[in-house]
Amino acid sequence: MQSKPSIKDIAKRANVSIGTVDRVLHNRGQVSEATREKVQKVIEELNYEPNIIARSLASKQDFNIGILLPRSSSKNDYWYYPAVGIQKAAAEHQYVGLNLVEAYYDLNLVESFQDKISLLSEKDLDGVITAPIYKNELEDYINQLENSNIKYSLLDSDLEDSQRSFFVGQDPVQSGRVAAQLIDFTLQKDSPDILTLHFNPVTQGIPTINLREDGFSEYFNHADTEVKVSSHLILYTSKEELNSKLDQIFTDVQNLKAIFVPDSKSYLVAEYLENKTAKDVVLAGFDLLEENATYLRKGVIDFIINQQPITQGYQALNQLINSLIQKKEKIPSQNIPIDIITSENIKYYDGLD
Amino acid sequence: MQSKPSIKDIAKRANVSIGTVDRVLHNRGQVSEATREKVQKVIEELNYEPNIIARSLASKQDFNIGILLPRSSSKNDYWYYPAVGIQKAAAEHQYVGLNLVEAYYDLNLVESFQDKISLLSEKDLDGVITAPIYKNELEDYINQLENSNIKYSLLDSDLEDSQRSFFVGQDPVQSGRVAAQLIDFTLQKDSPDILTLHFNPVTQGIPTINLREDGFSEYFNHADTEVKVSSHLILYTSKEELNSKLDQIFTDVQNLKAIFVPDSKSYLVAEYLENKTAKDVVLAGFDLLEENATYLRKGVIDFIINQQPITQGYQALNQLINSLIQKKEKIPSQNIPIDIITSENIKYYDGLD
DNA sequence: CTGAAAGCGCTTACAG
DNA sequence: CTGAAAGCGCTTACAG
Repeated sequence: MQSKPSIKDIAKRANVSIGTVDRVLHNRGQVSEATREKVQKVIEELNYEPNIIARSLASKQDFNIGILLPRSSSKNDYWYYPAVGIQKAAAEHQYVGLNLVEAYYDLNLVESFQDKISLLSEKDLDGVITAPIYKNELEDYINQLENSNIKYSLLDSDLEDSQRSFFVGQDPVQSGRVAAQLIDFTLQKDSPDILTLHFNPVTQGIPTINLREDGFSEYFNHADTEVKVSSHLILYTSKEELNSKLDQIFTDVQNLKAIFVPDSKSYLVAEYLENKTAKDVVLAGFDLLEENATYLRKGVIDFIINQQPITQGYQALNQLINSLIQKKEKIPSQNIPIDIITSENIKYYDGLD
Repeated sequence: MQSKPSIKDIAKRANVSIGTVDRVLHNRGQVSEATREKVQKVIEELNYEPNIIARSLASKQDFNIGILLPRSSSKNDYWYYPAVGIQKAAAEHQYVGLNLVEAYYDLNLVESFQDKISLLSEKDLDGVITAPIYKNELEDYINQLENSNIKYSLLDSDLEDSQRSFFVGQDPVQSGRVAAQLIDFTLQKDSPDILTLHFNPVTQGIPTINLREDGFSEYFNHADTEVKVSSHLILYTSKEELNSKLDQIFTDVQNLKAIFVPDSKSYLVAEYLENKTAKDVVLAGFDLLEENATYLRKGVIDFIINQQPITQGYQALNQLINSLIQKKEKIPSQNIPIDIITSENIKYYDGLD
């Protein structure tokens, strides 16, 4: 077995010192065009690839990475999970000298978000991980990052026109279609009613949830089945209010067969259904939060679509570090598969993601 | 930020040389009990953890790892995929000095399997990756490995009583249950007939497939629905024979609603169904082979359960290397999630695994 | 513009 | 039983 060529090998072959080889490798100038070409030729001849192990050992580089995400300490909250993935990735990179500047904000307070941005602005960061929730407020900060040449990765949802080095998330329209298809599998040809119920306050304006609903409707517009889909946003301040609003909606529909919850709160509907006698309605939702998992196991929720939030956090940090170490501009964005979870296969997903 | 303690720090603090520290770290003797204890104490005080980056750079260790798996060069064959994962893991570990001794055998010839075992026996291996297909023939080799203290990892299915350092695979009984549940979602209460069709010659005696069928039956034994499940093994030597056998079986059932294929050959049934007029039967199978994917997209196959074969190969090699580098005896086995794939979510699975 | 040296945190002979 | 030195493949000042 021919061992891989090292920087020494190519220095010898090109009749230069390893310092010079290093200069052309990282094209940091200070090299005459003639020797640059000579060295470059040898690099290609020998098909040299740097030993990243040695690289990271030698270059005691320190990375400061800001984490700008919603705070959560509850496993019944979506944003708990990306942070877990980030911690996991951080643990694996302890030897590159990683320093996380954690700026977790209150999802319900735009002021909290802005505070955290100010906080991060003062730090000398090499990169930032965030999610476009407060889009307008984020935009300014992103411009700032781009002007300072600070790399950033996005998770959950993308900003297409931005200069982010990496995006990881799920296709929301398609995930809505998947939910529709699963429900469609269970339907008979009797003009069923379907409800779409969501609970996330509009003020947050998370587009993901609307896009899921678009996908859901789109599917049934082209399906064989003749279904009636009606959509409701339910805002409430007490359990009583929630229940009475649900009561109202349920009495309005004739032939209710299925409920689609495009946000992560399907456990609210499950809780309501469990207390009713008629549970023979199909319920599909998103995210394997603790309570959703519980109702899925019980069979009250039939389908949960998971978006691997831990993996999203993990990949976001991992790829950001890669792009920092290897000085790559952009890394192709990663689509998270649309995992379908039922009471029978939850066992090998839960805890994993 | 306090930087992590190095071997030098603990040497200094314990008043010994770094050589001695290294000796107690890897307890390779040659150290008086007194100094061993002294060093050990400092290690614990400083909460020392070795820098694995530096470790792998310094210890130019070379690993020879045998790969004993069925040969395949077709994407329409299950065993094509684990090999892809193994190559992927190998590529990532190019700097630890990895040398794969690839012994891919003919799945249909036990002699070929035995030949490859002889071939591997002659090599000086550090580890082996294999799958228990020819169990009896494998047993002898495994004993041999255990006697020579050569580590091995298993994928696909496990040998519970063995000394394997790692296993990665899917729970076959549960995956059969998942297939049953998916079909159950589509059924109405009219005493439907369900067929289980499999195509893998019994002589290979792969237990996985039988266990999937067990799970499938088990589910319906306890389900509300009153279903009749009948199981058929179909062996054929020509397309004509296959078709006529299927014709026969199909005329025997009254109220056929669904077909379950517990092996990876559901495309055979799909091909048959596509040429029939009545396609309104639900078809569920395993593995995202190329032809299965095609029929899934067309809607002839409704559900495919994927077992992430690329990931299985990747993990098997990855973890074997970890156990070799870190000299761990055993690594907890890993259950592959039971991925449910439909025409709507295949897009983000295909190619990925 | 170029080279020689020191060092990253380990491991591995070698000497005593 | 213990220590000092060389080296893994790079990077990073420093000198010229």
